[in-house]
Amino acid sequence: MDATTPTATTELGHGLDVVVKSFLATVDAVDLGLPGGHRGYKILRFVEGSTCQSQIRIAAALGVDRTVMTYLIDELEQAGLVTRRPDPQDRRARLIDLTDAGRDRLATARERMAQVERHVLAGLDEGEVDQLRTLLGKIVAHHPDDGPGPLCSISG
Amino acid sequence: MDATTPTATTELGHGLDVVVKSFLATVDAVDLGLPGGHRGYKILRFVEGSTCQSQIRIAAALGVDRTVMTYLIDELEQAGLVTRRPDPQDRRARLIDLTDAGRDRLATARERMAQVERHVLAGLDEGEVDQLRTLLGKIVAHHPDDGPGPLCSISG
DNA sequence: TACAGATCATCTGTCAGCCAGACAATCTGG
DNA sequence: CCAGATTGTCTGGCTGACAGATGATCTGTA
Repeated sequence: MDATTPTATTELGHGLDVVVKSFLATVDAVDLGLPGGHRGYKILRFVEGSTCQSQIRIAAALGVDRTVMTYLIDELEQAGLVTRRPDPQDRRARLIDLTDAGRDRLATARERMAQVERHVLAGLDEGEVDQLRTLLGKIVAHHPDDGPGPLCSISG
Repeated sequence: MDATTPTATTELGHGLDVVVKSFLATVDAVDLGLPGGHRGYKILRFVEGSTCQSQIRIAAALGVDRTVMTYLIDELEQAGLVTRRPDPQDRRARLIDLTDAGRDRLATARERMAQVERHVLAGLDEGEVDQLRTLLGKIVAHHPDDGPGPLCSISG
């Protein structure tokens, strides 16, 4: 690494491109065992973190179209990983919740995702991986779209 | 940032997702003024770095299909930013070179891309940006696909 | 109550983008 | 000279995403 011109070494776009390509390729080489691929994983992960979300809030948080969300949830529901139930407070909306099977599959998928991370970041030592994670965390925290989902007491 | 569970703070996938979404959205909000959007930029950037490349080598380096490369180069050529000429050593192949106009447009596009970077990384201070760049550089260097293009003496 | 407008999930239609396959021209090895 | 491989190009089919319409429901107003 040339210390004289540190800024010229790697353009952000190029770095992201390489990392993301490697990441996605590794993900569907590993096969998470979830419908919808990495988007199914993201949905399960989001629903686990903040329960009782309507489809449109998940869609907004994940940046996917609401019409796409419909059939993504369809697949997850058909696989028995999530449930749809009408929101008692707003019967237009459907509350999405993880089933026990969904929690299990998410756990194994998360393990495989950790393997993917190790593969993609094989060029970094452990301290550098933590560095990267911290930096990404700061960027994420600085972005507004990262709405922390409001929890709901599972009363119904 | 919870120091007790540093690994749980940010999954690589989620961090990449947020950063890439922000990056792409900002890129086409800024409009680089290049045909093909960010892929056009990548092509120009690659051709600048290693001249006299055939389309298939560019396609392989950038990870796009060769049939897609055809019309991407079409647009760049039609805009007068690159030239196609038959390789004297292998007349099947077309050597892609930057025109002077292409060099100019690449320069301005690179400036705008730097603006995009500053916007995406607004949550980081300067030292952290350098950190991130270094880490990405290491990951890129660790990946084989990053073939440094062989230069050719522009004799013809 | 009645009504208008907005919202959530869904369905349909349309449209762009991508890849497999075919093809002509060319190179390489026998 | 011929067979097979390679480069760039073209075509057809397929997938995926978004726009718009629709039904059910909520909110606000009178």
